[in-house]
Amino acid sequence: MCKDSIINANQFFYRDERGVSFMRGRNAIGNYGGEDDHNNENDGKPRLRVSTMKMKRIKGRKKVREPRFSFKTMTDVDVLDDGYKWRKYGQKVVKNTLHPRSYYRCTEENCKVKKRVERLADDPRMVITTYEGRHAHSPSDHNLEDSFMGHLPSSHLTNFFC
DNA sequence: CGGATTTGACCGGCGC
DNA sequence: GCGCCGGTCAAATCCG
Repeated sequence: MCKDSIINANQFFYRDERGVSFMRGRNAIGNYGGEDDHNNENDGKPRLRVSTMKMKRIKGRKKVREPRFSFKTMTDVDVLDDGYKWRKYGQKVVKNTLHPRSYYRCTEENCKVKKRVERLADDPRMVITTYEGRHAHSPSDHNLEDSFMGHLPSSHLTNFFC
């Protein structure tokens, strides 16, 4: 039951800010891989990550999905500048899509917002950008919000909740 | 030279 | 229980 509804960008983000109930239970997973790989005597293959990968994730707080907001835009560029600095941390090709999906994360440490940019196989010029979480800081020093909010026509934003 | 990107491996969840 | 699939990490590489 995924219905498409073309709404205004301002209404979209306003709704985002209102209906948000993001969890902050997951702390920084900086120490994801322990460095105590005692058996790194793999000759020639330093790529082995043999650490136990002990993630301190609370089992009880699982499945508390933070709100995801996806909208597709017609743009030629892969990543549109929305005022935040994103660092790409992954790229994967999923089955149904021809093009690889890119995974971005906000560079701010306080901000743990993830972004996922997927390009449609049917229309290569159509890009689905999915935001996950909410920013906990100011966008950037200069007003890029004007270049994002004001620049995009409201009728070109298609929001769909699944 | 430092930080962002690349890219293969790895992990967890889910389906069979 | 095994394998597929999506998501993430991190060493290596690239680029300013």
